Amino acid sequence: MVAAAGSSLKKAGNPFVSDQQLEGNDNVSLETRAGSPSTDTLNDMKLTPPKKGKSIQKRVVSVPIKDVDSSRAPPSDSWAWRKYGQKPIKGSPYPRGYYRCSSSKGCPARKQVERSRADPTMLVIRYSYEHNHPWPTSRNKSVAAKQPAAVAGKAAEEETETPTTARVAVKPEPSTSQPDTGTESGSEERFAGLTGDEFAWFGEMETTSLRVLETPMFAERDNGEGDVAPMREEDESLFADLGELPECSFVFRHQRNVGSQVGIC
DNA sequence: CGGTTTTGACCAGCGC
DNA sequence: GCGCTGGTCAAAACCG
Repeated sequence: MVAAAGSSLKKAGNPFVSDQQLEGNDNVSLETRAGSPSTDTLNDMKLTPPKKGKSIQKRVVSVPIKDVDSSRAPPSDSWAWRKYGQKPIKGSPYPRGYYRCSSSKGCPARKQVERSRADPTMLVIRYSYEHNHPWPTSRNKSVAAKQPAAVAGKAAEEETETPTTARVAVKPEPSTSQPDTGTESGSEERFAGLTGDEFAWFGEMETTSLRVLETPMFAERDNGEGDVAPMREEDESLFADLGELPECSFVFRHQRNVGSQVGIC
């Protein structure tokens, strides 16, 4: 169902969902392990944690913390999230925060937020389940406005924080079997159609972090357990710079699109 | 006053 | 069977 969840989620207007994401290696869907529950069925059923090793489909998002702190950050995913738990994770110096969607009562959507062990300047957000209600367009602004930057900033200072004000990049859950399709054209297609005012910020977002996060290297190091893999020093410094200067990556991206333009950061 | 955050307790799956 | 771990619950505190 969550396999279908992805598509319906996409229909709901969540710009964080891409077809590629929906093919993440965690695609052992609820449909597989629980018959073919409809969205309504899932709504009604008591949510139980996915069985270990039988994970439901998840969408993984990486967020530069620096962007979260940015006061001009876009309205994030626009859903309202309510934190319902936090747990220290073995092997990680940072706890993991657990959030559920509060945009609508009974919405099964969940997300987990934790800092990347490989790169503490990045937050790793795992989305699971789909929203069972329309994209809260009318609520977008209020919700975004309701997320005081001070709160996000404070949280970021501590352990994890709700990235509801973060500029977010999406990548599929790392997969060994899934060929890397993080090509230029793929990225372009990924968010094609997100042209409304509602997603204007997202277009910009895609030009910033996404390209970084889509690299196979990043996918590898961002792989929950896999991020223990050592990072080449040169790469580390490279991405550290990108993390510090997200706007630079923006410029370079446009540079590529336009042609021989020279970006100045 | 309603919604959110915090945090300890509880529960279930997994490995040994 | 037991301990470890991750995910969720629920009550209290907090906030606008």
